[in-house]
Amino acid sequence: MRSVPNGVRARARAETTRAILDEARRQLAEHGAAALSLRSVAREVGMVSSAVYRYVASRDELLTRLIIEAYDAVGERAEAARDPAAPPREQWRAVWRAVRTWALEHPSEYALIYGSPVPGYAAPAETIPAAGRTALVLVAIIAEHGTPPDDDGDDGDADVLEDDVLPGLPPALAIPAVAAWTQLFGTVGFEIFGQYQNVVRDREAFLDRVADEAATAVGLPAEA
Amino acid sequence: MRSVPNGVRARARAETTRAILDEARRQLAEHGAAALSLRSVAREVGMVSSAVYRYVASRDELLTRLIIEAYDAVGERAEAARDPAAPPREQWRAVWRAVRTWALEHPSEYALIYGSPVPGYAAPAETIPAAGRTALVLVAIIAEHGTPPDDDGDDGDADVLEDDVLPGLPPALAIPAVAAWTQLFGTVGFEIFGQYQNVVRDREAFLDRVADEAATAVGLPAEA
DNA sequence: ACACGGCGAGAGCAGTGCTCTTGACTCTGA
DNA sequence: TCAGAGTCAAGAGCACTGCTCTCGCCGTGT
Repeated sequence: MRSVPNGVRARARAETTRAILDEARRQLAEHGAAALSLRSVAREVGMVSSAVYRYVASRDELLTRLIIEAYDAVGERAEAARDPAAPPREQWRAVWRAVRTWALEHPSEYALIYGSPVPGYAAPAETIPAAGRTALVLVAIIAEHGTPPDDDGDDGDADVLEDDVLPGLPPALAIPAVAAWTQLFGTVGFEIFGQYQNVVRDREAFLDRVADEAATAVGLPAEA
Repeated sequence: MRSVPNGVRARARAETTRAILDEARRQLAEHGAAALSLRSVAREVGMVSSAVYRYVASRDELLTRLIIEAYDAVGERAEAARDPAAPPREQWRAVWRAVRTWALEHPSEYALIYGSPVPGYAAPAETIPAAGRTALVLVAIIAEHGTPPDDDGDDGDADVLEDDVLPGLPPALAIPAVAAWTQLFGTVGFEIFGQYQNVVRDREAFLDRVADEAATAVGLPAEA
């Protein structure tokens, strides 16, 4: 039996990798994505730059890992914020607020995932599932409590979205759902990126209003 | 009389400046903002890197100029797309589509102004007016044709937005207007930044739906 | 006619991502 | 037990970046 043999190596490797990622995230938070430098990460972790390449293939791969971690972090927050026992609109608002709070706490990471893609860098496919996590929380609320509007649309809606997204959602709510998801990140993004300077004063209140408007659009019942 | 004297220098200067900006925009479009390099701009324009510093103070200032030009470009498109004689919702939709079209044609420039701010770079104040240009087109349509909803809100709205933004808009429409403006760029941004991959198939149709929803929210009369 | 000032060129500094080679260290299988 | 395989940190080096400073050229305004 190979008591620890390979294990000790694997463990050391995992720890070093963790240290690199942590330091990278620290620098990302402090100086932004563009200023993230493999060399300075290496310096801070206490090794020479070339050694880092044993753990992460390239700067881009490092970014990819940070992106996935960030998606997961928002998603987790969103999931945690939702109390399935609470009234629908309260769940809804809690999730919107949670996303905003996370974004304010981690603006650089938010920019990394919802801002312009780092140029010359195409987000690889493995980020897609992580990206959907937050959206699924919204969809879950809608699926459970949303009721489609009375006025039937013009039925052209069927081809607008991809098939099989938004499982368990009434078709008439699919487009409003995607619109609401967009609105959430659009609003938070505008705040984070400074577009609301000289425009919106009370951003939290504003987000609540927008969330409420969106809640109506996806057919959540009015507040008690 | 100083026939051409100062004029000839000034002209040469203006031409060189133009050439630098044009080449910079070309490289921005081709490789993205982060890959924009003063040295390579200089190389392409045919001078040495240090010389371009006579025309632009820094890479950041170059970016600032490109940002302002980009804001103006979308704004101009939006203004041109609006036919004040057309039915309100048609005007509205035309503006939304125009913004989307411009964004699809100039994704890098769109990313520059509506994506994450280039890290380590704070957009200076002089970009703010240019940024508002597109918004004003939307506001104009709302101001002329929007009617506030019947259900009076809870009046807390007064403090949410800054004073004096959105001139000539009924207070009850102010928040929906900002929300609509946000929704427009949120939706276009999500498309440009690839967030709709595997989600939205027909993006133009989707934008139309969202625009229509937003039009209702800001009280534009229903289509004839 | 002349001094000033704008201009382009070049060298140079400090930093970057990334590659390749070298030497040491550790774990493993016979 | 011990040689060989595999892994690792380190260093040098390449090509690139933003930016500064100094040097001469030459048009310009007085």
